[in-house]
This record gives sequence, C-alpha cells and structure tokens, in this order.
Amino acid sequence: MNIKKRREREIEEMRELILKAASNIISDEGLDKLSIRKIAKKIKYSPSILYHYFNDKEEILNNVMKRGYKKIISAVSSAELKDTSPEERLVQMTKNYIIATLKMPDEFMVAQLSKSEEALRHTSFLFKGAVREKPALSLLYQCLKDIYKNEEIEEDRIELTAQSIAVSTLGLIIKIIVEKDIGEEQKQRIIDFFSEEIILRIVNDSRTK
Amino acid sequence: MNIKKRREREIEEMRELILKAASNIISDEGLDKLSIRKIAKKIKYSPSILYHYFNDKEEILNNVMKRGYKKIISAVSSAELKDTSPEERLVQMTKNYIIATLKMPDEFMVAQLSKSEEALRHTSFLFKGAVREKPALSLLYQCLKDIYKNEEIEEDRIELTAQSIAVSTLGLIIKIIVEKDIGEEQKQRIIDFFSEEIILRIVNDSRTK
DNA sequence: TTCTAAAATTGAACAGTGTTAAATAATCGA
DNA sequence: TCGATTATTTAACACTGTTCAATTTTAGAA
Repeated sequence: MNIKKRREREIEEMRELILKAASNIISDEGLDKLSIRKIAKKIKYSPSILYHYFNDKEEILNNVMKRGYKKIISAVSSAELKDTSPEERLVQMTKNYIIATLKMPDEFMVAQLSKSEEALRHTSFLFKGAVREKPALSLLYQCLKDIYKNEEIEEDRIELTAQSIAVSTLGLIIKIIVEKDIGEEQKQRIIDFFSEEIILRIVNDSRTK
Repeated sequence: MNIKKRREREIEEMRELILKAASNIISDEGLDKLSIRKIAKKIKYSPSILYHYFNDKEEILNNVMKRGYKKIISAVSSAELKDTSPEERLVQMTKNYIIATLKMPDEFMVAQLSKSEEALRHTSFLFKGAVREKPALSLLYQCLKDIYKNEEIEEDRIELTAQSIAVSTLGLIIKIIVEKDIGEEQKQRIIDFFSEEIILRIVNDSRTK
C-alpha cells in the first residue's frame, strides 16, 4: 500500500525535477531557448521521458507558470498593511505586484500571453463577474469597495474599474519587460508615478462626491 | 541605366510579394504557424530565395509589423476631430487606436512584444523625452497639453501621464487579444468604459485646479 | 548573335525543434 | 523466480531556420 504512495511521491519528484530544470533554463537563457531536449539533457534523461510525466511542452510551460503565479500572489498578499488607508494599500499592492513580476519576467510573459485553455483558466479576468472568481482581482476589488464605502457606486462600475487597473498595470509591466534597456532610474520613475499617481486617479470615479 | 531602376523595382516587388504572403499566413493561421518554408510555398519559390531579399526571418517579421504600424498610425490620425474638445479628441483617439489594432492582432503582438533593436526603434516610448520623438505618443502629448493649457503642470508630469495612458491602453489591447473568448458585448463594455471614463480619470491630475 | 560575367534561383545539407511508437531495462507482486 | 507492469531509451517522422555550393537565368560586350 505505502509503496504506491512512494511511487506517487517519486513521480511528483520527477515532475518537480523537470519543472525546476525548465524554470532554470528560462531564467538563464530566456523562454525562446527552452526546449524539450535541453531539459532532458539538464536532468540527464532522454527527451522522450518528459512525455511520461507531461503530455506536451505546453503542459510543462503551464506548470512553470503556475509556480511563478503562486510566488506573485504571495508577494502581493503578504503586504501586511492592514491598518493603513485603502488608498495606500492599493498603491502598495500595485507596487509589490510590479516588483514581484519583474523578478520573473519570462515566466510572467508565458503565463500572461498564453492563449491556451489551461493558462486562461488562471489568467483571464476580463469576463463579467471575474471579481468574484479571481483571487488577485478580488484583492483589488476589496480595496476599491473600501475606498468607495461611503459613496454609492454600482458593483459593475467597481468591477470595470478593477479590471481597468489590472489591464493598465499589466501593460506597464509588459512594456518594461519588452523595453529592456530603459535605465534603472527611469524605470523607477515610471513605476512610482504610475502606482502613486495614476492608480489613484483611476480610482477617482467622477460620480464620487 | 533605366534597366537598373527596373531591377530595383523588381526587387521591391519581390519583397512586397514575400511580405504580403507572410502577412496573409499570419492573418489566416496565426503568428506561430508562420514559417520560411510556408512563405516560399505560397509564392512558389524555393525557401532559400527568401534569404536573398531578407537577412532572416526576423527581418521579414519586422517589415510585416512596419506595414501594420503605418495602418494603425493613419487610423488614429485620420480622426478628423479638430473642432471638438481635447478631452473628446483623446477619447476618440484611444478608441480608434484600440479598434484599429484589434483588426490586426497578430501583427500588433509581434510588433509590441519583439525585443529586437529594429522593433524597439519603432515601439519604445518609455524613455525620457519619448514624447518628442515618437509620433504616436506626440499626438497624445499634444492632446494633454491642450487639456492642461490653463494649468501649470511640469512637462515631465505630462510626459509621464502620456506614457501611462499608452501603457494602459497597450495592456487593455493585449489582454483583449489574449483573452480571445470574451463575448462581443463584454468587449465593447470594457473598451467603452476604459476609453470614456478611465482615460479621462487618468488625465485628471490632482494638481489641477 | 554569341560569349562571358554577374545575378537569381535552387537542391541538398546541417543542426535544431516537438512528438510518437516500438524496443529495452528496471521494478513490482505473486 | 516468473510474469506483468512500469520506467526509460532508441529511432524515426515531420517539421523548423539557415547556409553553401551548384545550377539556371539574365545582362552587357564583342
């Protein structure tokens, strides 16, 4: 009986080994240099073996991204800022999110740009009601509700605002990743301006007050 | 003498033929299905010939994107809205831009996500002073200057605002392209809300008034 | 018009990719 | 220890981008 569990654990270890190797290759050489054969060489197995632990390359990629995703979520939620104003929390959350994602640019890009069902199951947030299903967007939504708690604003408008903040931040991150040679100071300037000013402007619904 | 010019024209025609074939394949089957051999088959030449007219696949891609780029620029500037308020112009510009890009999603993605020198020469706009060098961003900048003409706002802040609008819009477009299965009505809802409300909120510098 | 040099075009090959099927090696339960 | 099940590899297929030498086509001069 427990031999079955050991096998299960061994399978999980093998999957981990593969994912770690893939992750390393992506970090070291970039996403486009990742290949099945390169992963196999790194873990000293034959290329075919990967197809016993994963269906195809995309599934490997999906799992690599899932790991990154968890890191990012924890980076954002571990913000420990419960006794500050919701506005401040929003600003800090945005900044944390940007900084966390910029530490794993390739994984982030794979995840966010993949059109596969599996990837979209995690990354999509543009549909109506997303605010209730997506953890990351839900954090944002709660923040907005706090901000608007004294105003009367329709749920729909809040959701659309949350989604707008999300796409805007996504755009900023992607642009910073693609435009890889802007200097460090300019990068900081833009990140700060965006999260400290733009985000707050976006929140400023004109129907308020 | 004029035979040399004819040759030149023939070369240009051949390049056009290749680019058009590439563009068609991208539109029909998607960017990832584009291959040198497929282009060659489409124009009924051997694959090697492409290397006489272009250095490599990337150069072909860069030229395909350049075509798309021009279309988008003209779509935005042909907005014919000179006698409306700058705010309204801004909203309409944003909408036109989004609609134009969504008509050529693959070309747009290639262009905006390519990290090659050549591509970045056209697409980068995050650097300081971009507002004076990039035509598309310059349009935005002029609009903002009109809006702020009665306030005293530093040039730097205006540039950062323009850049923020640009990344935000980029994020929205990318997200809509990637999240390909949101319904048409939801897509419209988000585009409208973003360009009619969010954009105007972003413009609303708190140092104003 | 014929010959030669240059240009356009091709075929074949290289090194790489993802993926599959059959053959082999290792491991398990009886 | 034997038979069955699982893990792993080998070999192959159908692709990819790219290069280089051979070939065909074309242009200009004799």
